[in-house]
Amino acid sequence: MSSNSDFFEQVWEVVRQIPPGRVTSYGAIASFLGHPRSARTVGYAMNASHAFADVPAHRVVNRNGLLSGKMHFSSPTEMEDQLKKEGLNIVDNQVVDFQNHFWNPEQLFK
DNA sequence: TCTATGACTCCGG
DNA sequence: CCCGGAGCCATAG
Repeated sequence: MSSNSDFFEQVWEVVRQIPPGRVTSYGAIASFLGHPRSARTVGYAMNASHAFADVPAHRVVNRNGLLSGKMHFSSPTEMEDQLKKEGLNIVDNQVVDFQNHFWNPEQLFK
């Protein structure tokens, strides 16, 4: 089955593996799937993931740890609240100590 | 079928 | 530091 939306499904599968209290970036996911220039499409996949409760889209931020997708949640503070519940600190819409909480998809193979 | 847009990112100037 | 262009790929009109 080679549907043109396989990329979305691949993205969701990766996002589902992100542990609570951890975050990753759109670019890291895209790169992991073999499309290093398709970070924007990952964001699009996140927008379409709202129908799936098992896809923790709030754990995906941009390369700077900025909550660039917060506006797309049910509430502007939804994303930030979810992350805080998982033990992360958010200041000025950005994950504090982002690099230390960063989860690289490549860890799936370790 | 074509154009515009976007929860991105990299590069230049 | 700020701004614009390019590349990627799926979707809307």
